[in-house]
Amino acid sequence: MSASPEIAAKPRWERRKEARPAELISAALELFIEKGYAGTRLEDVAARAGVSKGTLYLYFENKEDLFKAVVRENIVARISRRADEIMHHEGSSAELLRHLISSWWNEYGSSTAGGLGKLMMAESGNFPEIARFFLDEVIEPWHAMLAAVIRRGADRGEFRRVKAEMFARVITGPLVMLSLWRHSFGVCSQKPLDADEYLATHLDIVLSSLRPA
Amino acid sequence: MSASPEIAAKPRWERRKEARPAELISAALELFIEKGYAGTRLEDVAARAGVSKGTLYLYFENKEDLFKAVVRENIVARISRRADEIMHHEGSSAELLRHLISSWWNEYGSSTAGGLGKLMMAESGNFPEIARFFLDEVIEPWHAMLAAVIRRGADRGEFRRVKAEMFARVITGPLVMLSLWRHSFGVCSQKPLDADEYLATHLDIVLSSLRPA
Amino acid sequence: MSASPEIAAKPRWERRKEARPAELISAALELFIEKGYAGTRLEDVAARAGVSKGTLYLYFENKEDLFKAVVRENIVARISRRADEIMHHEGSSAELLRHLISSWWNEYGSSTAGGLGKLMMAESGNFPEIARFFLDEVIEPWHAMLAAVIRRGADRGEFRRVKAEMFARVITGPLVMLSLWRHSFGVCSQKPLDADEYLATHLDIVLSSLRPA
Amino acid sequence: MSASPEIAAKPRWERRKEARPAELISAALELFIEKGYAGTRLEDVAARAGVSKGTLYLYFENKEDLFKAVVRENIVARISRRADEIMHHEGSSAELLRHLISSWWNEYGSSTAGGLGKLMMAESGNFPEIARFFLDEVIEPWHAMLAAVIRRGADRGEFRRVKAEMFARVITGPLVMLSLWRHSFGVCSQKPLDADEYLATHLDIVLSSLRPA
DNA sequence: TATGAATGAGGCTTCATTCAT
DNA sequence: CATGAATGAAGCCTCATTCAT
Repeated sequence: MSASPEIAAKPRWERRKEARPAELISAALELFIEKGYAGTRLEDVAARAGVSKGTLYLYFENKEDLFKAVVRENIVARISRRADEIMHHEGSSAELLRHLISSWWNEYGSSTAGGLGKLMMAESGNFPEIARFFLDEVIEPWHAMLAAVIRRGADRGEFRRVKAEMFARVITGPLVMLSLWRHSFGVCSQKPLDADEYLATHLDIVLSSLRPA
Repeated sequence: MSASPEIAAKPRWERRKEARPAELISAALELFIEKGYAGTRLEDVAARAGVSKGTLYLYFENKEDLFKAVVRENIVARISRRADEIMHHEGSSAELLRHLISSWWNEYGSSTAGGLGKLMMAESGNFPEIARFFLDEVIEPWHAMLAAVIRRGADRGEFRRVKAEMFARVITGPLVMLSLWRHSFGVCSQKPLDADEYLATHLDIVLSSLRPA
Repeated sequence: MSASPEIAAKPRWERRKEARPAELISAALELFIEKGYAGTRLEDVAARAGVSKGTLYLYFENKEDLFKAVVRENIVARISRRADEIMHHEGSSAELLRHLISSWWNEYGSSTAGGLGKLMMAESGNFPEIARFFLDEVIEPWHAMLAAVIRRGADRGEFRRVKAEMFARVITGPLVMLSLWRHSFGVCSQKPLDADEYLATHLDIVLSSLRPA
Repeated sequence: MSASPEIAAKPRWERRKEARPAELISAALELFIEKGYAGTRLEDVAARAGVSKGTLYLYFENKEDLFKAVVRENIVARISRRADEIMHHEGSSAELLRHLISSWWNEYGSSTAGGLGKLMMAESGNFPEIARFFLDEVIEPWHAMLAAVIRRGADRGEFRRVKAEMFARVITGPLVMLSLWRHSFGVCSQKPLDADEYLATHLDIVLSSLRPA
């Protein structure tokens, strides 16, 4: 009866079915970031994912549903996962801050998903509920986490005392800027922006400004 | 008639074309910022400007032409004007920086035109030449000016010596962020962001990080 | 300033604007009857009305809206108008019945609008609310009116006493049948159905069956 | 028992094809009646028959083929069978008429297949050949048979002499109407129509109008 | 100039049909 | 035989653009 070992494996064809949504979401993310929601043609999304127009509708109800899936899929568990990590950190707060920023860049800012920020910013007016969701689930938690680290530093005498919440918002600016840049002007700029140096400079500014008097 | 020669550089007819449709450009700017280029309907632009759809075509060849006019009209002479002003400043560099930032906010960031940054960011992929134009005419000059001020401070012993170009880029981040915020998440956020406090915190960070050792 | 007489008349172009909806509804009625709701292409409706696809959307929100307009426009005031007429009739009930049936045919059954019955019958499953509306506004009033005439005849000793409501429903059958026939099998039947003879036979059956014992 | 050769006219394979997909045809009939041809989705037909979409294509070439099968399957041998039965009837013509009508209702009108009339009526414009087929195989024979009975009654002095063909057509109206009603307005009407009473009234009208002077 | 009715290309979406498994 | 994922033609609908007035 041919109880061959490959019986356990799903046929290539079936395996596609599970991979499809991810492929489509990935293709959609890129195009939404590049061209905006309205400027993206579903046919192009499908083509980039290597399927036909109709296939898209096997996995998503419509364009808006796809958009929501793109957003949802790219923010889940990116933040919360880090919360614990932070709270159990043993080293200095400066070290913690450095780690936080560098991992933000490595895991989020530099990846394709980093363009999500651009996407949300551009489409917040057209999709207020989703923007709200992004604000609650991504931005606010990030600000809170950053503020907590800053407060921790002050509590331990490593940093001078500042208004942590506002400070967190301000120092998030360069991070967001860097991420946006790569999906906008960075593409048409001739002298490429060195992200590492940019981040190092940023960290230097932040830490030197936090040095206790 | 023919007043002074350089005023007549453009034919009277052209000048008219630019003067009259100010409301159209203003309406278009708002809608482009809010909904993006593709998401904006010309009928809505016309309606907001209080004219009929056809009238729009008396002043602009097509949608793209209107878009270009919106960008052109909102960046001209906003930057260059400041260059002189800066170079002849007498006071301290810290004072100069403070002035620069606050006037940036007053003249650009807080106004409707401030949304232009959001617009360019969102549409840079769809209009690379325009993005390039914006980069050359607005962003680079701004960076250069900021870097010049920072260098001036170091030269005069007021600031510690830093990589001025990169420093300028980084500290531009929070400014851009503030401007973008007001046209994106700021709309759906419940606790409004206090721009003055935000800018004060930003300036504090910048200046304290620039304090000479 | 050329106060020519034709100034009072609207330009041909403007007059179209008012005629359009009626032309479109008329074209749509024909096609809906012929091909059914789903089988009718809006492009064909537009073409038959002599306009382009997009024009249709200047007057109707979408296909369903057009459908509703078709139904609404073709039943209004066709029934109610007759109610008075009936109630003030002076002659014999047989005469009244004859008049009722013949005017039903002349005003409704034989006209294009007569196909509305076919349309409603075919689409009642897809548009229950509209079917309900048609039932309440057209069918029920018609049955009631017919029953009233039959009762009048019995009251005056002209007819034998029958269950008027049910009798009315039954004798409506051939009328509906005749109307439906013209929009269905009548088209592909070789020997055309003589409506006058059909109706005469029908009236003969009805009256002879109502003769008092 | 009629193991006549013409039964095998179709190859076994074809007979199989007709026997197996009875559920498909049944499901299709219901949906075609309810939603019309164009409004019916093959996926829904398959689902109602409890099979997958692809299976449908094992038995029918395409949607139109399925439609034809539905029509063919639901009219075959319903009529012809009755012809003999009628011609050898022994009783009174009134009795024969009563029998004819009641068996029409029991065997055809009240069953799901009764909706076929609605279907044919609605789609006659889209499928003229099939409508023509239905006309020749169902409607005309029925009219002929009914006319024969009426003529028989007149010949035997039981009925008054009428134009039998036309009379037959007219008295078919209420029958058709009753059948159509159950698949259209009957669904959304609140007071249900009592078929037995309706038919009794109809028969009463017919017979009383046929009474010899 | 200004209007707004009209157009039709193009995008979203559905669904009959195919085909690899 | 049966499945259901995939396809793409075709229909609905939008909106940039034109043009008669």
